[in-house]
Amino acid sequence: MAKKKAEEFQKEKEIFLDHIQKAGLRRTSQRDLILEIFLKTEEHLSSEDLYWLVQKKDPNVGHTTVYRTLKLLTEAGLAREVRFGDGKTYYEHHYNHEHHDHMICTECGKVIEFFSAEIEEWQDKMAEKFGFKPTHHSLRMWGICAECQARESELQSTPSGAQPRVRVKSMMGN
Amino acid sequence: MAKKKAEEFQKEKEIFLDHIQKAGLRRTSQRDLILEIFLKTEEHLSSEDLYWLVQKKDPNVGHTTVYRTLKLLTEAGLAREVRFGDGKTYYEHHYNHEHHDHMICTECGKVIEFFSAEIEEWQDKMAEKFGFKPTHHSLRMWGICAECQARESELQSTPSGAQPRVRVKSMMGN
DNA sequence: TTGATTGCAAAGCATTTGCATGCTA
DNA sequence: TAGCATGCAAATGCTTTGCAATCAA
Repeated sequence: MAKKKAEEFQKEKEIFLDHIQKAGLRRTSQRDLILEIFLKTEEHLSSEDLYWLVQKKDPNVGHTTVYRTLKLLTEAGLAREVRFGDGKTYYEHHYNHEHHDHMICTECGKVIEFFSAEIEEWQDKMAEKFGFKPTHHSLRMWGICAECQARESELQSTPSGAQPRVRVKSMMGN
Repeated sequence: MAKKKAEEFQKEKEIFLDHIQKAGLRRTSQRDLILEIFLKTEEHLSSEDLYWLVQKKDPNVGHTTVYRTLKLLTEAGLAREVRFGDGKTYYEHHYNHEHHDHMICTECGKVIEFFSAEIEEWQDKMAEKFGFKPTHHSLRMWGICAECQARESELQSTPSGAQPRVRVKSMMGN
């Protein structure tokens, strides 16, 4: 299991180096570090999230470099941009990760990943109907997750606990 | 037909006035004008689009008021926010307009509205599976529309024509 | 050596807010 | 008259850019 992971990391690192080389770019310690931390972290990361994680290891890395490297990772096919509606761009793993969509709890900010083959099929059918050739898509549902529904149905005894991870400003999110 | 339209406009204006009254707000000439122009325009409008249309009728209306009024229209249920991925917020008619989703051409910027009962059903099923209670959702597909595919298959004789309405910076759009 | 990379500061952009003035109810 | 609305200017928040210094190939 841990071995499997190590192998995967290795593969993703190779992909990154490949991309860098093919694009005539250069390998740097900053890029290595940012990739390393990105790979290790399974959650959805904003540029700033990642920036702070990187800071812990090397306080000399700047915000700008994290932004630029995340774009690079996206180009290389290792990361994917997602927006949940709080104005920030988040990044999730893309390589070897099946496509999926998101449910976002507007109460606690939790993000649920899901996949439905049927929805994908019907999307393709709709596209075909319009002669539209889709390259990618984004499906997001906002609402209340099971836990928050449960919490709300209790008489609100406990003072509201954790902070929302994603503070949803505009419900229709970006 | 024109009559039907006039009646609909009337109804939407009433809804707006109702909302204003119930919220203890005030009717102003600016709000009237902005609503009027919003109703007349069928396309997706950004705050700035609407601002310029309003300017033509009354150069004294400020940007801020347009922003604030669009929020008001949204609250009243007359407008709905949409994002296509160019960083701006667009507004479309909501009252008496069936829910629909969007295909966005990354070539010419055209936006195709579509609706699929099957997709809606499967979404609900997925939500139920996770005990998630959805309030709303957003499904967008990016790709190349039929016209642009056709244009591209011709040898590119004509110099590229119209400007994209939506310039898609990041494909994954907001 | 050469040109890509970095990080700071400054700029961009869409949107929001503070506040004095104006106007509706 | 009370207090909501307006519009300007300034602030905000995320992201990008200019640029001199640094560093990989």
